Amino acid sequence: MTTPASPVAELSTPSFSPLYQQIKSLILQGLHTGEWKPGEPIPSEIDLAARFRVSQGTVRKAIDELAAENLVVRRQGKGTFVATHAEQHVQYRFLKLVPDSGDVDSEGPADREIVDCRRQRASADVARALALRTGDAVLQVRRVLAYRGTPTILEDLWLPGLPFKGLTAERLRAWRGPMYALFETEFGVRMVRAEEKIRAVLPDAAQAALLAVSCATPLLSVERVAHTYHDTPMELRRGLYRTDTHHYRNELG
Amino acid sequence: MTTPASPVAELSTPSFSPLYQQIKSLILQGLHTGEWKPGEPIPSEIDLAARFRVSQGTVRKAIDELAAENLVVRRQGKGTFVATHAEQHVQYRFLKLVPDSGDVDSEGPADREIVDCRRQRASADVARALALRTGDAVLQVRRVLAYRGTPTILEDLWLPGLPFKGLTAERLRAWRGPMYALFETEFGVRMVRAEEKIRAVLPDAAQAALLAVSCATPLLSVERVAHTYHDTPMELRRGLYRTDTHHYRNELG
DNA sequence: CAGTGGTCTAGACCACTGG
DNA sequence: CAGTGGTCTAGACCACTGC
Repeated sequence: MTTPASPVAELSTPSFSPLYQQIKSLILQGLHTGEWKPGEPIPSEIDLAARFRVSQGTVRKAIDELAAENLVVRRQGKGTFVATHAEQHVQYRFLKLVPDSGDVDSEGPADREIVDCRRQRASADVARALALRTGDAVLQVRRVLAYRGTPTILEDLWLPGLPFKGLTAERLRAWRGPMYALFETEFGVRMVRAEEKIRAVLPDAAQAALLAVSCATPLLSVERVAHTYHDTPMELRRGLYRTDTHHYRNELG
Repeated sequence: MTTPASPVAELSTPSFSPLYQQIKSLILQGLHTGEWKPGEPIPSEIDLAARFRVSQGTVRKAIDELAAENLVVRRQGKGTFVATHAEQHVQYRFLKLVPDSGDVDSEGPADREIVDCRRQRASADVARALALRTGDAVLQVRRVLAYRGTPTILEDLWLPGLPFKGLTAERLRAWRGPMYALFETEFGVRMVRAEEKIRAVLPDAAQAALLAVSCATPLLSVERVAHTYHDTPMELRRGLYRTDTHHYRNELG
């Protein structure tokens, strides 16, 4: 194939776009549309190469990038699978709070209590974070996570109303496992990437009561915007973390 | 080359080690020993392939991984260069504190004042963090970083005495640019990776005074251990960040 | 055993940089 | 222009999984 005939409609980008990037986009599209669902295998490299009329090496490079971005998981001898927040042996992938004692197990919070769950209209800042318009329907959830009976995390989250139609406090309470796993299996929304802004703050009276600390106890404020495919924001989350027995662990590369 | 004769002494690992990993180790060795210094180019892929008696593709895969770990930087048409904290257009790569106003410029702190710099003996916890023995010589530095005249970061750092022999407050004050760039050019120590533990705390009287805040102002406590090649810890740093005008920005993949 | 991903090679050609 | 990294191919073989 001397002239690599583009198997996809030519991108309007003026500059050069390598074949494997186009293949990557095509696979990404399959992930996004749900052609392959979280936990399921995608076709083998050979099959994809045949489908897209390129060599296996080119498909390989595309999948390599998807794997580096944690969108798929390669398993030698078995296949390549759509990444998932469930059944992933690294559960709670986005939760960076770990106990000070180097418990590497870190099974995630033992106890989760839904304090509140209501539909309402988006305020200006919530709308901005979720790329909605002020007044659009959003779902607000407040919950407390506890480790060994000690309330440690207080979280408020806002979800766009449309994709999460039907989500109620009952369904949240009934769910076992990471919340993002529920979003995947029940609403087809897979969280792929997130950014956090971290500050040190003092809680107000209500927050302090829910975490069983005084208003003078400094807490970590973690504001997260989580995105699905194509960088679409799908969740705003404001967390307050107690850091007297835990800490936020971060790796700098 | 049907039987890929190992160009390096066989690793004693019982399991299989691919060729490109061995090549990667060899290149890593060159980086560590200073055969190629920060900012300098390493030999071209073709040269390395000839030197190690492997194909260019294998060298490529080795360098790909080194580039993914930010140890080298590829520049098309020019070559592959040893990564450096100086002259890297992303300066202050390990500093994640950014102004709340989305100033993407984020030129780093405008003002840096060395408060203290003294040689002393390592306490138990400092020794543990730096893989030294209690009582070994260490260098302690305290400094304050300010943005637009507002003191924002108070940092205490501990460095192992031996590699940093000759480091004084004067040399620190005279240096323009990131501290890690000074470590590279003056002491041959390149920081490659770091891990941070983040908490919310209240400052003591001395800390509050240096940051010009009250003792009731919650601050971000950032404890960092930075490593050189081969995961050797080379710096312990305890930072206190004001987060009333700035926040710690983190990406979750 | 067949099927999967993983490694390695050799060669052709492209895109970018600098003299 | 020569030299660099970047892309793409085709084919051989290896390591791992599960039937």
